[in-house]
Amino acid sequence: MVSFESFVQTDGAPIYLQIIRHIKQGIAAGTVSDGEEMPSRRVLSALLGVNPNTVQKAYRLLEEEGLITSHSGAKSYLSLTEEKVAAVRTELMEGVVRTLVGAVKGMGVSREEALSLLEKLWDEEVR
Amino acid sequence: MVSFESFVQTDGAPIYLQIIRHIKQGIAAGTVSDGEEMPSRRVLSALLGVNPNTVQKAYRLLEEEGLITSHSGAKSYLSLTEEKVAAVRTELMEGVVRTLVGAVKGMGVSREEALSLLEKLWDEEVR
DNA sequence: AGAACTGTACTATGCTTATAATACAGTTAG
DNA sequence: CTAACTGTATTATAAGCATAGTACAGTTCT
Repeated sequence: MVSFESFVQTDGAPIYLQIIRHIKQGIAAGTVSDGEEMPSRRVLSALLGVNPNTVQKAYRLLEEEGLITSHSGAKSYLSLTEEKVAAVRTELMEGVVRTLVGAVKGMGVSREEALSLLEKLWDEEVR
Repeated sequence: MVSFESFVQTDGAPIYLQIIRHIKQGIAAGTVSDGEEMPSRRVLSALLGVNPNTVQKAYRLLEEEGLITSHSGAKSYLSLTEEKVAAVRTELMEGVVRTLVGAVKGMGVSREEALSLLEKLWDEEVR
């Protein structure tokens, strides 16, 4: 069963996008695998404290991307291949790089400053 | 005059927050300084192709933060001190690094991998 | 003084996000 | 079989974001 234990909703992004990203991160990390069972819409909405429609929106988009399969009445499962996993990993990595590079280009940040701050915040930012 | 030449609106964030971040990045980078003149609401909205009300919202929040001063009828100016600049710099850096750390942790990247990834991306993309 | 700018305020409309409350049909476990 | 789950769909409400248009008073410059 795909876990949402480490899910944190501190982001400014829409909830349904955070849910999608969380699942994609699990895919990229290899902590979830093909054929694994997804939490039902109702169960996950209760777990996260959000509306079932919000979870449904995330699941619908994930199905449109071909990452999960859903059939009316039955449970939903992850549908992964090596190609899909690689694509997800690339997508997430590119997002990280774009964010980082865009930010440091905007402000004058030294390489050492970035590295030391990364070390400092690494242990504070878990959950 | 504060420049918006390098402003790009590719972010998923609200426009008024992107405007605020752009100005804060200029402050952190030292490319803008205390007393410098801000573009008028109407001029900047035309330049960015957004609504004047959107720029006004960004400017109002910046004034509430004490980073600019506005008086009815007159132009707006940056109001900076060393303390404010340092605070802006810290705020931006923490946001960036928290995003980076959160992302790579979700993807199952270790602390050492994250540090080496940052070093690698830095050398490839910034230099 | 007058024209052209400035900040500021207000109303109205539309879209996206998120919630709430249902409803119905298919699947599955006891 | 039946009850409890599942996915899916619908309608309604509310907030935030962005737009459009208008208005008014203060300032700046010639």
